[in-house]
Amino acid sequence: MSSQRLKGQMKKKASLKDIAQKVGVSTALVSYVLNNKKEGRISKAVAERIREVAHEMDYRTNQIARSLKTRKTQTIGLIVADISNPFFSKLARFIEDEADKKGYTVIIGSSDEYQDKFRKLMDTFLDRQVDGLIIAAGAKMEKHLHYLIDNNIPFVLVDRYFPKLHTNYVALDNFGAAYKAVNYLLEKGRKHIGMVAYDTELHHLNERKRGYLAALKDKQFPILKGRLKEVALVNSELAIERAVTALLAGKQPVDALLLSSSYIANSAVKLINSLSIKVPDELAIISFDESEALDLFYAPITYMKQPLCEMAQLATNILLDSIEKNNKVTQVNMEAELIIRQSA
Amino acid sequence: MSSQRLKGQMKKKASLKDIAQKVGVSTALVSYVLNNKKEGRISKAVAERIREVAHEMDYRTNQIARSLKTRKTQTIGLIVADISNPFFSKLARFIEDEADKKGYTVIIGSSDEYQDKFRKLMDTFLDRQVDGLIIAAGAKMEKHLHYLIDNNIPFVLVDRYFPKLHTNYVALDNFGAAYKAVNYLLEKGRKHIGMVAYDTELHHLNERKRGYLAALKDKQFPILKGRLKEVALVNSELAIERAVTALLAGKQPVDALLLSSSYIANSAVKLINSLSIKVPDELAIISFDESEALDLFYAPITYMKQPLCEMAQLATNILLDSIEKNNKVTQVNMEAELIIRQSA
DNA sequence: TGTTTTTGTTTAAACGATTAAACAGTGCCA
DNA sequence: TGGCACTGTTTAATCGTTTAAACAAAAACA
Repeated sequence: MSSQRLKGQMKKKASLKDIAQKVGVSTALVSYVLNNKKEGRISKAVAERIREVAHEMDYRTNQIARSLKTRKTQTIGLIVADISNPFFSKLARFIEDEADKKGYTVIIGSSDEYQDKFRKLMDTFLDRQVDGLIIAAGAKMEKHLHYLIDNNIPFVLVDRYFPKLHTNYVALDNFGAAYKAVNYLLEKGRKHIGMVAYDTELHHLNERKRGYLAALKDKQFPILKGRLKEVALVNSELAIERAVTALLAGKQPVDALLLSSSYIANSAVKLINSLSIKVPDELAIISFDESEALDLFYAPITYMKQPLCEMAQLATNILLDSIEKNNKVTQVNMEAELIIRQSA
Repeated sequence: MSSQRLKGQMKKKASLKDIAQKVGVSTALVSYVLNNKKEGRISKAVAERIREVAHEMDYRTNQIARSLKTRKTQTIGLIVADISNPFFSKLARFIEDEADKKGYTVIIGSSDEYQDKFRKLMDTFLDRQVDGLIIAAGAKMEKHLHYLIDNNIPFVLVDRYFPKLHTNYVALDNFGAAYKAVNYLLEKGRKHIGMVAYDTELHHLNERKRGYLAALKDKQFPILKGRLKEVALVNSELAIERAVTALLAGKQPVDALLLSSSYIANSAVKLINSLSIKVPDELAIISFDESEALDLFYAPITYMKQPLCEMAQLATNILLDSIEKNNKVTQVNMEAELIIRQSA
């Protein structure tokens, strides 16, 4: 069945010109009225008539045309590793809401942590003249960020950042979060704490390892090489299982586990589910980030919660500030909250 | 620390005009070359020089300007209920990938199932001249869809659709899926099958109830009123718990549960986790849609899997077809797959 | 040699807005 | 009566592309 409606019958969109013609004035006047500019100077009667006709014709301003002239698209680009990852989709949602409040629209892209996908997205967004970018960057992406800096394009990093780069960012105090988690475990009397973390260049993830090590050191616990396992950033399910297995085996198995992401936690918990280890009695678990999956484990997992909403809002507002004025560089490390449940 | 870089030092973007001036030709020629039009007619030397200068100046076409002229933005709008819902974020990701393959960018918005948010998003997207829309509509949104139809704006519904509306859509065969699930449970010897579903006008969700009822009827099982519980579409955690509790209580408790969404399944399973009921021995469970949470239950949940990737690709391609040509209305109900795990 | 074709390029008008500057007309004041 | 200040509106340029149509020069044809 093909569409009944033919091109000829289409209601075509009204433009300023159409309104101007119908009212018998210039397009300039129509523009002034519809944008509430030149407030006092336009005769009430004409303004009224223009608004009336605009409404009759169901006028809507063509943002593309406006953008071309004003050089502002009221659009921001968001680049994350993968929008189907709940961490990023939640972040995206908060950003969307905050941006909307301020009259901005968001376009989203997933880089899959690949440099070239990232660059392609960035270029696509810039070609569309986005007013600014919010970026969860990946390893080795500094050079692309330099491009943004060199071209004075406003952007804010979220979640991940580069300590050597003097840019806006909003991230977690990952060092502090890991430190806090380990401290809590030690206070609870755990003596053999293992960690499964990522083998990566990403600064924010390395901060978690650093926090783990520092907490142990400060409390004068021995730092055993084999207790800190590293797995690849992607497709690491098997490696995670091996890491957990190793930590639980041997002469002195761990009595507590710090897991560097909810992805790691998921894989780890799935494995532990199939073993006969009792959580938290024999093994305490603390994970980073929430995940509804971790609720369904028989001992819901204790975790370090990121203030996602605040981070998103802050990042958005820093970006919009930096779009509207050309101001300072703002760097924020937010505190994580320890959400205590049954696993530790 | 304020930005070192001053406006004056900014590398300003090169336009066709800049290239034209540098090479000493008209902008038209530059445009033709850079777009590979008028292939045979342009002298090799000049074309070469233009490309060279374009590259030197780091030229990138201004899509806004191009869009204004060509009346094509190469952008599609995606409206879902909530992008932070994994179902939609996965869908979004597949759509993003497919759209990207065809040279389109996606802008996403969340309606929260609210009519007015939906309309506002739709208007925002249309003001930005999107070439078409992919929509997971909500209840009572037909009138806004009529606006799209009346204005001949290409769109495709996903997941949800309105049987009375002659529009493109890609959805699940929800009737068939529920039917299949119930049939499976009956074949496995379950005799008392309960369902927790939604109290809603949404056709696709009602189809699930219809499938449940039809399967029972066809196998000549009695249809007991109290066995089909309905809960509100949002914030229904408590209602779900009450429904499950009721189904498991009384003289003849159910020995199987069909759960109309992974959200319902999550709440239900959380409750069941705290009871002493053995799954699947005493109770079989089948859910709609996957959710990593359901993996972590001690008896991973059997579920009806939607072919999300195929749905997303199909929806995208139907939309792009309908943008490029002005062709037929395509309606697709896809088959769900029963993924058997331990819960049933 | 004059005419037609082909080749390579330019001209100029659009797309739909925004906005500084110009311009009439009116009222006010000295 | 002339000058000035308002008031209300228009003119016209511009944003950066695309593209039909025009054009000039060279090549082909007859």
